[in-house]
Amino acid sequence: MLKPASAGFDQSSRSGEQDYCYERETVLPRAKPNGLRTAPCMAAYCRVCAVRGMTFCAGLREEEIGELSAIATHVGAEARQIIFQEGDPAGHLFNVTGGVIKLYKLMVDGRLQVIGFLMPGDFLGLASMDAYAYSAEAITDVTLCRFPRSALDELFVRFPRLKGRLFDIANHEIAEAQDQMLLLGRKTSREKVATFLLRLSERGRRHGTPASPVAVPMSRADMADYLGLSKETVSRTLTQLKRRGLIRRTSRDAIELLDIPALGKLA
Amino acid sequence: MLKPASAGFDQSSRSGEQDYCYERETVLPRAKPNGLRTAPCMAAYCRVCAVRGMTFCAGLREEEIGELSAIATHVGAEARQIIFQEGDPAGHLFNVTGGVIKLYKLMVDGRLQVIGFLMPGDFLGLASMDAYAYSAEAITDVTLCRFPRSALDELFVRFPRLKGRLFDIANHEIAEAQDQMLLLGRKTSREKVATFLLRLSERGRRHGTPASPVAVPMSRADMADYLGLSKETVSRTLTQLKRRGLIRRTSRDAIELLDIPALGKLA
DNA sequence: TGAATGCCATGATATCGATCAAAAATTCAA
DNA sequence: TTGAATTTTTGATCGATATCATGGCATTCA
Repeated sequence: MLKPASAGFDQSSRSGEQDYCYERETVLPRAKPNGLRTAPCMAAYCRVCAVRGMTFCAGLREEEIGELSAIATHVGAEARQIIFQEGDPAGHLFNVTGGVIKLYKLMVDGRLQVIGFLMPGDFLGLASMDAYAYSAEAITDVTLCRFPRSALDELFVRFPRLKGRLFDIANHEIAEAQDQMLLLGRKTSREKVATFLLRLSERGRRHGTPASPVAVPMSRADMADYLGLSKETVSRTLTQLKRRGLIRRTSRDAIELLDIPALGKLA
Repeated sequence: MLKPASAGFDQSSRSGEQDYCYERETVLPRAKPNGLRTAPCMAAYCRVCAVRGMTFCAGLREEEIGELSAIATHVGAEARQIIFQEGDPAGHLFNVTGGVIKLYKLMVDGRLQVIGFLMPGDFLGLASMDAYAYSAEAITDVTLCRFPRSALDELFVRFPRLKGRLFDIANHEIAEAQDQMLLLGRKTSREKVATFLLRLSERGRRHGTPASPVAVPMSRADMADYLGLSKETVSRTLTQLKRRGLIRRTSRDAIELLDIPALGKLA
């Protein structure tokens, strides 16, 4: 997809060749300009929130939920819209209530690494101090619960349990990141793809959806940028798994896992 | 070498048996059996602790330091000794006070990914819930400040600031992990090695050592397992940088960075 | 409805880094 | 000090995955 900008090193064999410094592919009319649709949040919303049970609001007392909802704003973003970019001042933290988001880091020459995919119930904004440490883009239409960082910090003083919840989430995120390092550093393309499908399945399972027809809302390119592969390799690996009878495509963005134990052995 | 007499460690739990590690290559008489030399910690120790200023004890009040030291134990480990293994019950958290540690994850077939290198001032044990999420092995002789998790949890209740410090550390660790994902997923071998050297330099700089002759206490194999490369590629890449006049080996485990801006451009 | 666009699958080829092998340098042990 | 063990470097070759290229299909939009 992209070539690293070769700094004209040793390889005197390739003389005369120019250094590459492409932006991704050509010029993609990609993500839309920022500017999120917002709406005030009423405490009542939180009580009926679909992801209430599986996010950092889970297990909070009525009083805490009330305070939280008082500082929250509902925001929405369309597919492909950028929610924030790496380096933007990190004024807000978010809770994903609907849709799928990808987090990524971009190199100057356009190479891109997807850091993670966020789904309903996931928390958005950790790891960022003054500025966001990565960019966030909506993959599908998305809804979020947005908290001003300063207001949240004040709440933490009065409700240390809130901060405790976030600490647990941070720890979990570190553990996931470490798993991803193992995947990126040492797994083969087949292992990477199998691991990825199983993770999606497992995440779905935790959220009450069946393990098998797993929703895959992201593109092959996004998967590739998450797994450290090219989109062609992702595509080929999927057809390989298909031919082996391990998976089957059931719809536009759903894959059935026909042999989870075998996939587990691969991963 | 550690000097048990002067450090006052008790040796009781060290057995003489060798411990083999069958996965990688052939049979390596690798890391030594667990069982750390321990000594009680006195509050006075903390006050003269060399890494006091750059770890999670930094900026704590006298009272907090006192409470912390009351639950802490000093422990020591020799080079190659395993401090804990992935899956062990995570009863303790640590602060590295001397030496270098590698954290890693192992696959069943022996492939290994180094998750990080810890140096004096670094915190050890995050990301682990009931069980440690990774293994920790001493690269050099090491000294640590050990806290029982349960006792620390109690302290958190009384001193929320302590937990706050740890939360900040966790956030920083997430950010570092994300940088590492970018490195593993999208960087070339040259970029990986250059990035690694600069990180070591940067870390040294933060701790008051000069930027240029940078200590590299880990083996080529460890570097390779950290960067997602083979040890041969690491070696070759280093000689390539050497030939370019960007680095120079000054001693057993020190490398001089002759052209930091050029390395930065590579990374 | 048809053209345009983007996404996905697949074939052909190139290449970077892995692997296999062995020499050189360094460390360790006696 | 000497020889063994280990680590590092270097060389030769191989292979997994990237890259380049094409066509089909699905979706979007005049």
